[in-house]
Order: sequence, then C-alpha cells, then structure tokens
Amino acid sequence: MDMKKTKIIVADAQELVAEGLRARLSDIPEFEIVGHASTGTALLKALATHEVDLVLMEVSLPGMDGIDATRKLHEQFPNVKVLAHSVLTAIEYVNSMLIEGASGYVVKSASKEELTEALRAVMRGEKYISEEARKSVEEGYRFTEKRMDGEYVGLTAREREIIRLIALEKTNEEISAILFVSVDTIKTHRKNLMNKLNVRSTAGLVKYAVDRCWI
Amino acid sequence: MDMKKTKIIVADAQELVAEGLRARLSDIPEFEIVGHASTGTALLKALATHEVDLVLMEVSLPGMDGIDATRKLHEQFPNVKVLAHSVLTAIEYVNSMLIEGASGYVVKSASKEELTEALRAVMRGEKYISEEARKSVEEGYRFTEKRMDGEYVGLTAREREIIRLIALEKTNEEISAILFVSVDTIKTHRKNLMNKLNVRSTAGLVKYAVDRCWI
DNA sequence: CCACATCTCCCCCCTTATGGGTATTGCTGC
DNA sequence: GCAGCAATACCCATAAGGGGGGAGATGTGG
Repeated sequence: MDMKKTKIIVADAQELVAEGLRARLSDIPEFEIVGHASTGTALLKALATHEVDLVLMEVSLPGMDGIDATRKLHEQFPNVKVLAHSVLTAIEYVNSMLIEGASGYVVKSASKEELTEALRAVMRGEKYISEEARKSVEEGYRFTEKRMDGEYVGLTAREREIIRLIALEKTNEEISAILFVSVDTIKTHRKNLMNKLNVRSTAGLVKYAVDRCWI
Repeated sequence: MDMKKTKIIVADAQELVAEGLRARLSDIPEFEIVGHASTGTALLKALATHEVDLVLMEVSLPGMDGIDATRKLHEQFPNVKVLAHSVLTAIEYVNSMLIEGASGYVVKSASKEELTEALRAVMRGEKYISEEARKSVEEGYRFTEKRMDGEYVGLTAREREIIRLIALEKTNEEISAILFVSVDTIKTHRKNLMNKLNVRSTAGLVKYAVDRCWI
C-alpha cells in the first residue's frame, strides 16, 4: 500500500473549477489537491513554498498563460509534472503545452474516470492525451499545408505584444506609434503571425489572443 | 423553519463548475442543486421534466447562449428565476441578461457568501448585481457616446449569423456567397454591427462572438 | 567565426474593409 | 394605413489589410 499521496495544485482562473476537482477527487485517496492558483504568477509563487508533485494546468490563464507558466515551471521546478487541463483542443495549444514539458493533455469535459486515469499515467511517467485533443491535432495536420513538417513554431515576445494590440482593436498605424517602429514592421509581424498560426485574417489572430487570455 | 428547499439547475458548459457549486452550497440547507445543463437547449429540456425554482445561468453557452436561453425560458417557464453567473462583465452581456429577465448578475469569482446572498435576494424577489458588473456597466456608459441613452440594442438573427461567419474568418464575399445575398448587404450588416456593439474593427466583432460562444 | 533567429525596414501590387450617404421591399404593431 | 424595423442593395470615397519579395542590424549559441 502506498502511503504517499500525490500532491496536486490546480492552476485555473476559476476557483469553482478547483472546487469541482477537489470534490471529484475527494474519494480517491491517492490524490490530494493541496492548493489553487488563479494565475501563472500565483502558481510559481505557490510552488516555491509548497511541496507539489503535479500541476493541473489550464492553458487559458490571465496574466501569464499556461504555456508560459509551464515553461517557467520546468526551468525552476524540473521535478514537478504538468498535466494540461483545458477546453481548448486546437493544435497550437496542445503542441505548445507538450513542447513546454507537459506530460499530457486532458480535456475539461473528461469524466472522473478519464481524469484519474490521466493522473495515474502521468505519475507513472507516461504521457496521456485525450481523444479529442489527439483528434484535433491530427486534423490540424491534415487540413494545413503549412504544418506538415510537424514543427511547432512559437511566438516571439514582440509578436505577442503585437497580437495583443491587434486584439485590442488597434490598427497597424496605432501599433507602430505605440511601439515606436514603422508601419511596415507591424505589417511584417502581422504576416509572420498569420503564417505561424495558420490563419488568414485578423479574426484568426484575435481568436488566438482571446483563447490564451491575452485579451 | 422553511421546509421547502430552493431547487436550482446550473447551466454551464463545464460540468466541473456545477460540481464546484454543488460542493460550495452543500452545507447550506435551503438550496439544492438538482441538475446541470451544459447547453441552452439541454436546459430547456431539463426544465420541462424537473420542478425548478432557479437557474444559475452562464452567459457563454455553446449552441444557444445564456441570453437566448433566458428569453426562451421566460416565455415557457415564467415562474423560474434566473441568476446570471459569468466571468463576463461587459455592458452588453449584463444588460442583455437583465433585459431578458434575469433577476441578477453574479460574477463567477464571487465568494460563497456573495453567492448565497445573491441567491437569497433573488428568491426574495429582489435584484442582485455584483459590484464588478455594476461598475463595468457604469464605465461602459461613461466611455461611450453611442450608448448614453441607456438603451440596449439587441442583435437580429441575421446579424448574429453574420458576426459568427466573420469570427470564422470569412470575408464579406464568402459570407455573401454562403447567404446568397450581395456583398453590399454584408457590408451594411457589418456597419450596423459595429455601431450597435460600439467597436471599430473586425477584432471587436470577433471578441464579441467568442465571448458569447458563437465561435 | 559562423549560423541562426529576431527585429527592423523597404519595395510593389492588389484585395478588403471602413464610413458616409440613400433607398427599396416586406413585415409587424398600433 | 402608417410608423418602425429588418433586410436588402447601391453610390461615393479613403483607410487598412494581405501577399510576394529582399535586406541590414542585432544578439546568441555552437
């Protein structure tokens, strides 16, 4: 019999989700939810003081999102495992989380059984990816020509700055004024962003920014 | 002593939120969560068979959103109270919910105490609106010239169809082909949408559509 | 040192969107 | 029947976005 419980922190903007998870896992003795963080920054702070085995990480987090939080987490706490836990299943998010070191990706609508199975798999050192996420990634590759190489391209800091301003309804000219660069530079960044994210208009960029809570 | 419990259904895309609410209200005997619906359609179906006093309604719901669901709910079940429960606090959502007959608007980050207070107020026949939502509405009026009259302008069915297609990265020409109308018509709708929602670009329209889960 | 990535800026050309009108049709409510 | 609204369509114009290319200035890491 295993006396050592797996200590879990839930990173999710909504505390209600954490409470729901706590209720859901309450009768499974091997797991214990020891805390909740509603932002990436709060999560890193909590990890510094608590002993934690695993983080159930939402991708959409205000401030620092789940992808960035996972990167920083693995730099500072390489032994803490991360299981992504989100409604988003688009290829960009799944790939980003796995690249940053997540051990799996469970959709938020997963049943109690699937969730516990995923948690156990991750603690055994295996990967677990929900069917929906896996399917979405496959279809993402099927319907795009730009990603057939299988390589994920992350955004640079500058690109994030710009996509955020785009989502805030700024025009290229306004953005160029804010960042003190030429309008052509913004146009170039915009083109690069659309190529990287495989979208064809402002709408796609905005959706990406909103999904990642960059609003 | 009141023997009659208030029967509540939670309408939220995430079942985890419903579980969190159940856990949160479990030690308050006057309330009982009798069900959960993850879409507006499912909610109306559940109301037809269950006896319910109040619906805790998320604004963002897949399929039929919370605003439409509240309208239909009040047509079919005028005695069921609705308490909006969402992360969104933008003026459009708060006003829309209240106009459609919601008795209050509680933010999702509200404490257990605030939530129970809101539930009790609504069951007494009073209105309850969270501070954040109230503030957002006031500021919405302060910073816009187009809404100073205080009148909320709802979107028509056609406008929703079009804003959805815009958010799906369609161009005006593609939308016109899908709906079998002229490009000029789409342009007109687009202009009307931007005026009604008080945004100045595609980005604003996309954010609105995403927030309402029209994706 | 070289390779690589990032950020910057420029060229050309074309499409699309935005903002101001006006106007017709049909439907609904008074 | 008339007022009001929704949906349709057109005119004018300018502003903004989108797609192709190239290219110099950094800094970082192998």
